[in-house]
Amino acid sequence: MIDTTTTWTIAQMADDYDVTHRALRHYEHLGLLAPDREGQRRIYHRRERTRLALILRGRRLGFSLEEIATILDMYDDQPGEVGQLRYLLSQIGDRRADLERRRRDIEDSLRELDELEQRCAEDVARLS
Amino acid sequence: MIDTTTTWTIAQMADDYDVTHRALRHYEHLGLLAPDREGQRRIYHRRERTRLALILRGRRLGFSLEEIATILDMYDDQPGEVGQLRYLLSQIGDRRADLERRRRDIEDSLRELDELEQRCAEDVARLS
DNA sequence: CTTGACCTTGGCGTCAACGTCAAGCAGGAT
DNA sequence: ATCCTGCTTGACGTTGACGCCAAGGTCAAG
Repeated sequence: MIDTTTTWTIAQMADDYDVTHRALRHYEHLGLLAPDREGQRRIYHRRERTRLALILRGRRLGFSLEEIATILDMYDDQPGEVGQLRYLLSQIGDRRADLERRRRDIEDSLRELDELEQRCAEDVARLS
Repeated sequence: MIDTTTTWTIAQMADDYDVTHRALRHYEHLGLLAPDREGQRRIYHRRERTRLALILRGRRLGFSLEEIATILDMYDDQPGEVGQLRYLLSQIGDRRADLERRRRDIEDSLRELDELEQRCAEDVARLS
């Protein structure tokens, strides 16, 4: 069952995901996160955590926060209209192409790394 | 056979790789490229082209130019000393771990994209 | 009531990765 | 001779993604 009751403070979020609270506020400022308020204090629900996880993965993959914003929008509330759905499908296609290109880049890099390692290991063997 | 004679101007490089000459000079300033000179003019050889390709791939993958510099160093002139070789091997390990993490991130993203697309396609089918 | 921990909103600072002039050289075409 | 094209070296500007205070609110513990 999905937990919809637990909430977190900014400090817990920062701690759990290893980001600064400054970063969290920055993401909020850009509209990537929208925590509730309890008086003045931010309170983060489940939704914000999954969004933050997406943000951080996007960052690791080298997306800009602006790109990440459009990605988050894609996952947000599904549109009920066919035109919007078609648009979303095309966006998905774009994203997929992008990711697949990156994957190719990574696999090429890994292959080259393998070669280098092998040459390197041979040299070590020869010299010792 | 490998071409070692052809050379290129900064404009040709910029054109071939779709970067500005400003970027090329920037990479040179950071030591990522080191074209020869013919009088004042920069002339780029084969080596610079492969390096530039590596730089751009690194950028697509979200590496900083500083990280890219260390990657390029790895591929540069193999060290002849065992200590250096061991160090290089450890660096290779680090890089590989990094790349593999990115690959996992990408594959996760692609899977989620697939799910979203499927839900989306079902909605379109239902509505039309 | 004060202290301390934790939070808030500004707002300036910084670093990377270039962009964007400005001013000038060098060599071929008119 | 001058013009144009393509290059050169500065050097200041910009954008993104925060870092880093300052100044103050809130609330439980002592």
